[in-house]
Amino acid sequence: MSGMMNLVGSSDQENDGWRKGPWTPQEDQLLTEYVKLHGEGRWSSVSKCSGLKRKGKSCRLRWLNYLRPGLRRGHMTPEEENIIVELHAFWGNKWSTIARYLPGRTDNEIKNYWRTHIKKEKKSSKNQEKRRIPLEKKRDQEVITNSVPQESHVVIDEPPLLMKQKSSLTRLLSMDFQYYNNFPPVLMPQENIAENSWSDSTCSSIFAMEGLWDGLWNVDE
DNA sequence: AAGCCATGCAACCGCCGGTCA
DNA sequence: ATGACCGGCGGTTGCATGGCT
Repeated sequence: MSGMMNLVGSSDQENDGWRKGPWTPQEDQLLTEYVKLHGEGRWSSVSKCSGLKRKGKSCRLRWLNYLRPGLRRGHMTPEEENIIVELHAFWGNKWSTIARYLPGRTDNEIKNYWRTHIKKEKKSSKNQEKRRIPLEKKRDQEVITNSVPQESHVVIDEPPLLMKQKSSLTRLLSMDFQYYNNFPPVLMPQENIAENSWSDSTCSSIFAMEGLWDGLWNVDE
């Protein structure tokens, strides 16, 4: 903690010749020009080529979280919040993975949002949740029963946690979440789940969401 | 008006995995 | 095979700001 104190503060703060703390508009401009010329990556050479006295990591973070084109700034929409809640229920704190489903949002932003907004809400509505859970469980059970045919390759001795995860994603794909108009085709939630633990129908459900995502981003902020 | 407190967010750190010489 | 380097990721910190007393 005390270590952090001497890092941030004055924007002129330096450490071994490296600048730390808030970025100035001039630094932003230098970084932007560097990326325009050299593209993303090779962050370690930014300081050499651009004259920035920032470490590569710092440059990368600044670019990805703030300067990169196409970033969506401002409040999360209720739709985005719901997506975050559902994906977090599935992946946990895999912020970068979750961010891939929210174009224009960064993992840092989502992480911050989760900690400040959603976690707080969950805490405050804990009592309400307790009463809601039995209903959710029942609905989840119904969705699983309906969407995963008996003859598919479902792992039989599935651990309870996995069942919970599958339930969450299945619900995400269900019509409860009509704003999932276009499920990004890039990523499949295979990281936590054995390849053959998903039924063919579930996988095709996911890919069936392709081509509809645009609708979400037209939602007014 | 001033002080305190809670909240939001930008930015840093350490760890880890991938790549390459 | 291995060590150095780099980038990605999640966790954490502290500043800025706004609301409350």
